[in-house]
Amino acid sequence: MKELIAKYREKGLKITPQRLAIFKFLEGNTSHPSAEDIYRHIKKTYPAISFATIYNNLQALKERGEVLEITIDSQKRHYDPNTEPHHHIICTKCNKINDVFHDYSEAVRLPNYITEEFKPVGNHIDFYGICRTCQKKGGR
Amino acid sequence: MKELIAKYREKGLKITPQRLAIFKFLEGNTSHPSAEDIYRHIKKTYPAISFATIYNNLQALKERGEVLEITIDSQKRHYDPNTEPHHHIICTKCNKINDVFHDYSEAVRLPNYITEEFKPVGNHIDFYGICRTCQKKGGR
DNA sequence: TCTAATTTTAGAATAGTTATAATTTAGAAT
DNA sequence: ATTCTAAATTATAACTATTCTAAAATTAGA
Ligand SMILES: [Mn+2]
Ligand SMILES: [Mn+2]
Ligand SMILES: [Zn+2]
Ligand SMILES: [Zn+2]
Repeated sequence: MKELIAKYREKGLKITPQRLAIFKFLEGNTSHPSAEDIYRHIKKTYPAISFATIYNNLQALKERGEVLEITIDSQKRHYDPNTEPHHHIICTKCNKINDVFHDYSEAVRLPNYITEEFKPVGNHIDFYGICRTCQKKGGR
Repeated sequence: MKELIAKYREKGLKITPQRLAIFKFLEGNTSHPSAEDIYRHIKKTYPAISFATIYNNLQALKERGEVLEITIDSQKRHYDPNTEPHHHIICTKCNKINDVFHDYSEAVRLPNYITEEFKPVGNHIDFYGICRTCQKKGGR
């Protein structure tokens, strides 16, 4: 908490109550929330919060490498405060996104005809699956 | 051409000139166009074409498994008439999307803690890189 | 040729996101 | 503690991509 404040002060951000609430919500969060998910959560404590504040802060965090945009859902963007390289699995029924911590960098070597054309800079795997909960529901 | 018409008739679609133009544009297309890309192309031949027609037809094609939505660009959806499993590499400078034809299915086995929670149904790898053209431009 | 069902179209509606400008606030300087 | 200014928040407008609606036009089969 004290560290959270210090951390973001060092990054040149003024600490406001709304902002701090957003930081706290994201800290260690593995739910891959959308802007709206964040908005709804902060609204409980700060009912006057504006959507713009959510987007402004996500922007500030992105610029400072504290949050990553996930492009896995074509409807809306999701955000991930875990900036360590990792992958995701999304439930094709309920769209729940879970982390996949496994290093596939050796396994996914690009074929030569691609490296002749592109200088590789990274990769991300989207796995698709059906989560436990949805398996049960669908099983009927 | 004759086959194209027969193919879609069999799938229960009436053949209109606009529709046929869209099918022809997509046939074998590897550019991963957005709805707007398609619209702009068809507009050259059918200036009165509506955006709704583009989306209607993409919908019809999706339902019939003739086109896939690609979720790699958070701004807009892209479409791929190649429904064979394959992956993509996107240029982080100009957003060009190229195909990566390589079977990684053995290489990207999910860890157990995931398969205990999800029944896997597929995967897709987004590679990131810098294309030749952008390498030259950036080199200055 | 006639007709019913489908498709196209213009335009309105909606959802997600970004921009604008007035007001408020954080935190540094006094 | 008070003052000051840059930065942050807010309401709201604007914008972009996509979906919906309902009327008009077209297709394909009888
Ligand atoms: Mn994650
Ligand atoms: Mn492709
Ligand atoms: Zn699920
Ligand atoms: Zn490029």
